[in-house]
Order: sequence, then C-alpha cells, then structure tokens
Amino acid sequence: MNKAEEILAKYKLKKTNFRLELIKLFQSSKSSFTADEINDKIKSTNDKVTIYRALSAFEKKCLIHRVPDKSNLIRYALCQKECSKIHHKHNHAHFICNVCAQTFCLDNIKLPQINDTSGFKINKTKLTLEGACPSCY
Amino acid sequence: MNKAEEILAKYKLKKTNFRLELIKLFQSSKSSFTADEINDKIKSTNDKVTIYRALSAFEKKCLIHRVPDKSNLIRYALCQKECSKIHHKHNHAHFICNVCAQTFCLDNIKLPQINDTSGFKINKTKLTLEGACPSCY
DNA sequence: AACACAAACGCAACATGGTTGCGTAAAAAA
DNA sequence: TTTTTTACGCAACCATGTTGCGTTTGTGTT
Ligand SMILES: [Mn+2]
Ligand SMILES: [Mn+2]
Ligand SMILES: [Zn+2]
Ligand SMILES: [Zn+2]
Repeated sequence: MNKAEEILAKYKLKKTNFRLELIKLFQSSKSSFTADEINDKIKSTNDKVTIYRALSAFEKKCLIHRVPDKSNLIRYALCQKECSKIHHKHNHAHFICNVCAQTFCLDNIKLPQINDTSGFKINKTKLTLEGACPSCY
Repeated sequence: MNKAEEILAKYKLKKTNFRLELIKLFQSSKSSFTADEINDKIKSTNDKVTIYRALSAFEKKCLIHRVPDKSNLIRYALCQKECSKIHHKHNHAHFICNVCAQTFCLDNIKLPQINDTSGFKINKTKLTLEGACPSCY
C-alpha cells in the first residue's frame, strides 16, 4: 500500500487534490465505490465528469477494477498485487450485500474450474455471491 | 413447452397479439432478449413501454428470468420447469458470448458450493462464463 | 523564474436505457 | 350488451454515463 503521491507519480498521473483523495478513499476501504458514492465522500470536486474520467484513468493503469453492482451501476474496487501496471488479472469472487448494497472482493475464494462440454469456448469465469455482509449479518 | 395461448390463460394474462408473439419469440430460441432486440423482431407493437411492461409481467409470473448481459442491459430468457408459478428457482450458470453479445443459460453446469469463512452470509450464487458461443467459436 | 506543453478540470449539452402518468382501447367477466 | 379490468400508446420524465470544448493547472524544460 503505497502513498497516494507515489502512486500518481509512478503511473505518470498528474497530482491533483481530487486524485489524491480518490486514491486514499479506495485505500481506506475493503469495499467499493460508485461515482455517486465518491461524489458524496470527496469534497475537492463536485463534477461527475471529473470523477468518471479519473476512474477511467485509474482503471486503465490497473489501480482499480470494476466489480459487480446490485443495481448494475459502474462500481470500482482497488486492484490487488496480481495486476501488473499494464494488465488486470483477477481471479477472485465478489460478494454483493443485499442489505447495504455494497460489493466486496473475496480474495480467499477460488474460482471454480469449469469444463463446458456443449461447445462453448470459455475465456473467463465470474463468480458472484449474494447475501448479507459481516456488518449487515 | 405449452402453446402461447394456454400460457396466457393459465397465468391470467390477457391475450394480445404482442404477448402471443413475445411468448413464441422466447420459446423459439435457446438464448435471450433485450427490449431492443424484441422491438426489432416483433411487429405487433413499436412502443418500448409496452415491451417493458410485458416483460415485467412475464417475469412476475415466472415465465422469464433476467440473465446477465455483456453491457449491463436488462435481458431475459425463458424460465425452466424448476420455477413454479409463484417463485423463481434457478440453479444454472450463464454464458455471455463476447462476439455476438448473446447470453445463454447453461443448464448442464452446476453451481459450485461455496462456504465462505469470513463472515459473509451467502444466499445466492451466480456463475457467469464468458467467451465464444458455439455459433461464434 | 519564465515558458511551453500536455494533462486534468468544469461546464453544458447530449446519449441511452428504462420508468411513470394518464387517457384510450380492447379483452374478459358479468 | 354492459361493466370491469387489463393492456396499450403517447408524452414526459429520470438516472447514469459520455462527449466536446474552452480554461486551468501541473510538470518538465529552458
Ligand atoms: Mn475484485
Ligand atoms: Mn438462466
Ligand atoms: Zn452489507
Ligand atoms: Zn456468440
């Protein structure tokens, strides 16, 4: 977990107050954020375009990755070490809490190995669990 | 696979040309449909509101169920026999083709049994595979 | 320190997908 | 045939996310 400033420098992203706050926000939480949730929590911008564009930039640099969302919103969580600077590589499951509507990465759950026999060529496997998270259970 | 007219009668849904066509459309295909795809394929209405409301009605009656979509659109497929008239009950995986963007129900693939240890209460498991479908492979 | 350039911001306008309200039409029930 | 209820069709709306563009601000160079 590097300092926010180092990360921006390392990825050749300009250091702005908003981006510093955004990195710190992601680092502060085990869960994930939508653009709207970010807007609520961060004061240094109030413009959704700025938020969306920063999220896209961070995603491209493999700082964050998209996670499933209860309402099909775009939602991001911090990437883990598996991801290089260039390529995302995720092999964990996700959990959607139906009470608080948060999404969590479940790093401890391995994805099942599926061998389909019916002529589908499988390139990716996504496993999403739903229920109640520890805080809501 | 009952006749469309019987189904509408059985579920106390009024028999209209559009709904008959809609049921037949779902029965004709192993895959799934978005509102837009339905609008392209069915002539008896041209109003998206009619389509969305029919889909909601059919979903409530457990005739169809939502399936994941490559672009997070609302997409439906026919329910199988497991679903009663009142309750959906699905335990199959889904496959998203990244070439044709279609979604298929994979009835032959069983969902993995997940026992999470980290305090999450799991109520539902969703397994989505991605790749190329038989036609696109 | 001044300059130059590219990257990020902020505002407005737009796009898409889906929903709501309401008057009208038309099945189905009486 | 009359009444009742459901479905339709149009318009208006809403929510989420995107695009264009002029301005500002970091950052690296002189
Ligand atoms: Mn994740
Ligand atoms: Mn299915
Ligand atoms: Zn929760
Ligand atoms: Zn395909």
